[in-house]
Amino acid sequence: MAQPLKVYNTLTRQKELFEPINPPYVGLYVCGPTVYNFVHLGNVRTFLTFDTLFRYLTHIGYKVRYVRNITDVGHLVGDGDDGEDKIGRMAKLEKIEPMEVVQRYTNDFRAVMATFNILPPSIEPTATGHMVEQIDAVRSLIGKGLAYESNGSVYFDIARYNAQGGSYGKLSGRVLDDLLNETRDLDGQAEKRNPLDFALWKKAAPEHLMRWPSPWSNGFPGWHLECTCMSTKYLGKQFDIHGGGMDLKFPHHECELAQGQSIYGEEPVRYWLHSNMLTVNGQKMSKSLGNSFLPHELFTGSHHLLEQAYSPMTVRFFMLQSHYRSTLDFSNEALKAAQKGYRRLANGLRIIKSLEYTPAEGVAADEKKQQEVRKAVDDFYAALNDDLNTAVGIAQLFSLLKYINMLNLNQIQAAALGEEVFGLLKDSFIRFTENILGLKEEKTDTSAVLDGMLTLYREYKEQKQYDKVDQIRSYFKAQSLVIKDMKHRIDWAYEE
RNA sequence: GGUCCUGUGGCCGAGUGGCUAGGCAGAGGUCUGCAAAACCUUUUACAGCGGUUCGAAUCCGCUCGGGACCUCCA
Repeated sequence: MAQPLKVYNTLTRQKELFEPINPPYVGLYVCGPTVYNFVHLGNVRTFLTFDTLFRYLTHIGYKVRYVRNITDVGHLVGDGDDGEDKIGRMAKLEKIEPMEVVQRYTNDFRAVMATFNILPPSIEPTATGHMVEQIDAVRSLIGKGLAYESNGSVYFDIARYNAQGGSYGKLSGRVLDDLLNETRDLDGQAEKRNPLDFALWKKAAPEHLMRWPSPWSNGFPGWHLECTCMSTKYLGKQFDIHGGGMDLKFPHHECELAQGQSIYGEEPVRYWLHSNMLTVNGQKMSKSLGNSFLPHELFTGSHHLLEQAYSPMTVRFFMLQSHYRSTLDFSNEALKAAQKGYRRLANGLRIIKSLEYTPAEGVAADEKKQQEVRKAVDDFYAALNDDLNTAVGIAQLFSLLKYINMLNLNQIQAAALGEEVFGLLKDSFIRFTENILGLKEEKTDTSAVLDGMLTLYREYKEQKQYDKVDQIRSYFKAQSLVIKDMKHRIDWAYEE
């Protein structure tokens, strides 16, 4: 591809040139949500990061298959491998079917993603939809001697894995001995040979709602297994990019890597990408800390820490203004600044879409301005190529914006840029903003404007200025709306 | 305790050896019925101390502060 994209690979801890296994195809897997509750803004940041990657890869010509799963079973509450299933617990609390819990929060998740203009993935597989694959994977691991059954549950044998050349801990940078020494005493360790061993299959307790038959017990799969099975099923036993939040690096991704390596005998993922956390007053936003913001609290401004409402695109812009590997602190002041910045860009978008190139006699091309436009465009690509540095990319948009505004106010002539550079400016600004960064115009509710028009209509009518009255009627008519003069009130209606 | 990240101007936030990041806010100007917008100019930086270097916000060391992970987490 034309653009030399570099990404920071957690596995090697350095930026590497991105080279797909089978260009132009790219396989991208991202760990999706566990649908037992509403997604909060911290979750949104991660999906936004990989949405940007998906958009950029597509933009620079790759054919991307983007797989993002829905975890609908197996993710346990609390520490250790013996907690309750998160979804099962919620189902009991609300006295509904687990699958109702799953459906409700999946719907919410998809709606929230759409609100933020986060594109749907190519495939959105669920864990419960891949039970056969997961059971097969467990069988395969037992067959290779890398997993063992204990009291109806099956665990991954880390000691054996390492003895056979694996290096558990290499992704998250952990030393096995340290991990062993620091392991906390958790319940349910008795079944394991080694406290670090993690569950591949769990035998269901009698009160457990979600259960499937397997050769070992009626039970359910371990949390890490689904991602291994679904990523490899749709992307191959080795695929290009695996993404997720930093907090999934250990143990989740470490376990995924070990499983994939064990089952298929090769490094499952070429590039591991991790996005950093969203913080509130310097602390990670998380449900357990009680400092999380739900999207609707933001849109309505109803959260107690917010002074006003903020729109989805404001938040998207806000998040893109930082680099995905840095923590980002969420605050009123920062959001207000983002709101203004986003609106300036949105205005620029409106303007440039309406501008056409017009040649002008006697206006010479201004080489310096042409150079500046070309440089901003080049620098935008350079920024995105440098590990998706959207913050620097946005800075380039503002330098293009300056030219758009000057053109709009006739402070410079389009001819000064020349047709080619004008076209570059227009195409680039629109493509960068809308297609790559996913920032779109937010239409405002115009009903108050209609009410204002009706007020003018009434005044003109009282003044018997019927030409104005007819004019206003024609504006409404053009939108298939009619004005209805009633005895005590004037209102508009849809034309029937 | 272990591993790792981090400290940039009023706020947010890029930048990792020499080159104006950017946005918001502040100041002045151009324009303007008023206002807004836009454009131009501009003020406030690299936690502290020491070292390496011709040169350090950037590399190294120490000190202080903040944070993440160490089987809940995006």
